[in-house]
Amino acid sequence: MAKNPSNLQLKSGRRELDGNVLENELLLDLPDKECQAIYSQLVFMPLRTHDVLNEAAAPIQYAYFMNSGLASVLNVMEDGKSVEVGLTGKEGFVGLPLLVGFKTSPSRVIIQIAGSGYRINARTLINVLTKCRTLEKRLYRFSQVLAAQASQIAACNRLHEVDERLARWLLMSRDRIDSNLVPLTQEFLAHMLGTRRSSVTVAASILQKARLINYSRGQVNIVDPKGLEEAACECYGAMVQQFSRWNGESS
Amino acid sequence: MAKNPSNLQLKSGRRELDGNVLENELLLDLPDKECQAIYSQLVFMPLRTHDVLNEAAAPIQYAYFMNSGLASVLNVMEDGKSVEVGLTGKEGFVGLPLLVGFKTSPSRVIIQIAGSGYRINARTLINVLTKCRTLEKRLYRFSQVLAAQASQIAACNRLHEVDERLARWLLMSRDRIDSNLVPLTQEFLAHMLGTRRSSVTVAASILQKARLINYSRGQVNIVDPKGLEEAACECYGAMVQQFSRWNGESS
DNA sequence: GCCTGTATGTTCCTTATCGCACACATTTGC
DNA sequence: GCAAATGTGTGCGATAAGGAACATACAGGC
Repeated sequence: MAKNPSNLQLKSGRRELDGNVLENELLLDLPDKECQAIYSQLVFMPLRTHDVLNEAAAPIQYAYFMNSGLASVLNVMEDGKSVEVGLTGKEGFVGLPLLVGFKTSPSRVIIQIAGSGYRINARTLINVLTKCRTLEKRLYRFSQVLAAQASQIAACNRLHEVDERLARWLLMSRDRIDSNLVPLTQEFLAHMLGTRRSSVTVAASILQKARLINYSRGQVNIVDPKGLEEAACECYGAMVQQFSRWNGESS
Repeated sequence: MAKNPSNLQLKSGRRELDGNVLENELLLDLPDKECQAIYSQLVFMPLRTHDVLNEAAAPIQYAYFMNSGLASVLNVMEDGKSVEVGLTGKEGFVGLPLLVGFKTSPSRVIIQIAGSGYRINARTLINVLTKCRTLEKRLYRFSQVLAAQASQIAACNRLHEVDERLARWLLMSRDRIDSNLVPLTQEFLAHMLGTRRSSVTVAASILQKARLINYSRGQVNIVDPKGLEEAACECYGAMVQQFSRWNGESS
């Protein structure tokens, strides 16, 4: 089921896999041997908005290499309130605990913006990774990046205000989907930011009045990215800097 | 300098290293070969309150295996405000980014409660780890634990109130130093919780009036741990559960 | 066209927290 | 014992958000 060789167009040197353009940055430019080991195990999956990739405290069945769209890592409280603690697009991977032998996810991971990804069975991933050291290393590295992101968000959630956090969130999403059109309702932005929908309305209208964004019925359009950066808290810039610093340090 | 064999009492089978009782849980019960490789590179260090182990955005010179006391991972903003995003005692390690080849720390790590640890030069660590696969695996695992902790704290910071977070913090510290006496001023608790000192005063007096803690001049005494758990937000229990779940899944 | 569900805007009231200031208490060094 | 540094208690006005309800606005199906 996870294995479906007949469907696969294996072109390790090219940006194509399973008939689809391969965008995931962890999978690109792997050594040929690793491509052969892992590509045949991947199943292309359209990912629709609000699909749940992992449920908190539940066994991780599949891991996902994101190809497009946006996945959010959420912590959900007993009363149903939730906060986003991480997000990833085509640069990322969902299922990190598997790397170290953990079978369950500490958080819920859902699709916020529809797209696609490559799915792999949890056990298969572990087996394949023993043959894919380059990929494994990239995954470990990505887990550090995501951890740093969670840390920054932790601080941001405590210290900054709704409109600043909204601006930060929009910019981070834009960066990951390469588009100034962010298709999200205020209702779900509220879940991300850990606030009420009506607080999002207020924050969004502040940004709209400042001519930084336009929005209507689940479509946010970033019209002035530069200005939005100034409206965002320093956390956005801090994360961008941190990641570029680490990119420069790749050993 | 990092190597000081004459001082070392190498007793791989026993809980002693460099003349001091070895408490760090990552270093205990390693295979003999790994003990020999790593122990000789470790330098015992007393760690005093407010020592800075890593500075945010700065190169990581040394990594530390905590032996006693408590280290806090802080994110510090431009205006000087800070929030704790993780904490670790003798179960932990400081210097995780080194594992994946990153040279700088994303956060500041300071000693909150004095104790001791084993220090190792950053480059030496990388070399030694190639010979210590068990230890390396434990470190990667610990990094997942710390990341999950950061996530929960991120959500907690957003959704829960000062007194609940204070109770959570006290319990987490107690668990890590194995003592109901937590030597911390309200000033520094405020830095942890990302709030003002006077808010800590209010929160602490709530807990004291409820006969859950006693405190005076930098000494918090937990007199009713059970009661304090009830006063804490669900995050404390969630983290305890999460970690015990993962412990059960060790493969 | 109309109806229905979803998305957004707005109001009123309450509350936790902030920012700031100042008083008081306890320890430490001289 | 006194001074200085440090730690703690408190009060007061300002404010960002929360809770909850209600009002509008738009889209798509029929």
